Amino acid sequence: MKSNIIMDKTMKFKTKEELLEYTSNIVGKTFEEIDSEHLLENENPKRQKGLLGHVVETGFYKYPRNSDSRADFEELDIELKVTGYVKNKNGSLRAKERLVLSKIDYNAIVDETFESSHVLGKCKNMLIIWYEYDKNKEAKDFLITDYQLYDMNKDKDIFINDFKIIKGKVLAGKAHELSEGDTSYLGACTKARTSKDRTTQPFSDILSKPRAYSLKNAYMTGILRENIKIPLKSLNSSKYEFKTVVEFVSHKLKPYFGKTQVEILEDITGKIYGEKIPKNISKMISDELIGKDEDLAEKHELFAKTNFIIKNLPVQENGKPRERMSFKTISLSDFDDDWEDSYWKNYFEETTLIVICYKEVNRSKNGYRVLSDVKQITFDENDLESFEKTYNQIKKAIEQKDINLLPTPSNGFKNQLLEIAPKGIKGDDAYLNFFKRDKTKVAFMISKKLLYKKLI
DNA sequence: CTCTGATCATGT
DNA sequence: ACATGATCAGAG
Repeated sequence: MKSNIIMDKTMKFKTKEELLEYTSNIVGKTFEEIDSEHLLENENPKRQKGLLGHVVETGFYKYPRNSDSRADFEELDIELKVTGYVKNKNGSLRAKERLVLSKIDYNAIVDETFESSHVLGKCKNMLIIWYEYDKNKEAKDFLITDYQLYDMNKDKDIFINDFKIIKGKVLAGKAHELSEGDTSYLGACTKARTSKDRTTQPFSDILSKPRAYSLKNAYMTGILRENIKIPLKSLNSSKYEFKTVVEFVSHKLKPYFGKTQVEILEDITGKIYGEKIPKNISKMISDELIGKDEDLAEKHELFAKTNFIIKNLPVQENGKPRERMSFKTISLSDFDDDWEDSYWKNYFEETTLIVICYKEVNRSKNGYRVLSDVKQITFDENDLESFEKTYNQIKKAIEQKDINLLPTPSNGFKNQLLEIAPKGIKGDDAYLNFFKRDKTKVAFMISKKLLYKKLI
């Protein structure tokens, strides 16, 4: 009987339609229901990576476990990917993780193009099976709810650009400086058995972390939402006019370089501002010229599928930042997870900061600084290691209920890059409020030192 | 001067 | 009433 079930791959699906027709039956099932090979029965607490994919392969498609480099549905040139999503508090959906593709071969990439890269070629067409991840459930009870045929050519222009950025760093002997935030959709994420693994690169003797191509978490969230219900607002002919957010932002700001904040705001609004300068004048300008953060997804498809934030920064004449840069407030529950699984790790790893710089003229104050630059900031491994220390220190302070352990600027550790700072209202004792009642009156900030290093 | 906790202006 | 992005302003 069993030999009838395990058929030759080439016999299984002749067309995409057949494959999709068969795949539609997986919706509504849990992994336990399809696990005919009983791969999940002795599940370790720390599940083997890719196990759920194997369950679908063997249990649902009845293929022998595939470890060779051929595509899963070879005759159709389609790769099977099983991946999870989570429901946000507000009910919206978000991809749980980035989707890891094949390993980047630093020595080979320098002779490849996006088109010729066979590792990427294998993944250009994917059948993505989505399940709802729930940290309170065992893996066998996760429910498969959707599937989609995905074609990387859909966003080919962006991928080509991302590929060039990654290749460019390797060509420059900077593979060790790769960061997931360098690119828009196609990330270079770390991939190794241990964080100590290192590999060679062709144009430098510096050993580099092994990395793999990935579809970034934010991008996966974008295509998930696209698939499940909300088609992204269809975009006009300008769809690929810009390939990175920096290009887009610079273009929008172009007419205003060299002007002061007040001049720009008056130009936009037609109002005249006297002595009274709004404290958030830079944000008012970027909201108006580029868009409010929450509206950006509709302005350009790039924004729907990337993690970026628009930031404004006063810069001194010598190029040093005048201020630290703040992020949103933190709450006690942000520190429930270990760093590796935490919101903040993913945030700093994948986010690109778009920094609009206003330069001081004769130490000019807010309102009279001049639009001078648009920069991009991403965080590398060293930064993240330091951020992890800050995170763990806060976690420890919370667990031990000892406010004196908080790594505040005045009580931090040496060379701390990620700081915390109060963000209260009049009369608040912010650190205490955060600690005692989780009143979210404390925010992350990155140090001026790190900012300066990144801006050069 | 820089640093760091405090506070503001806006939008929802 | 509060979260956010950002700047303010006193201490050192």
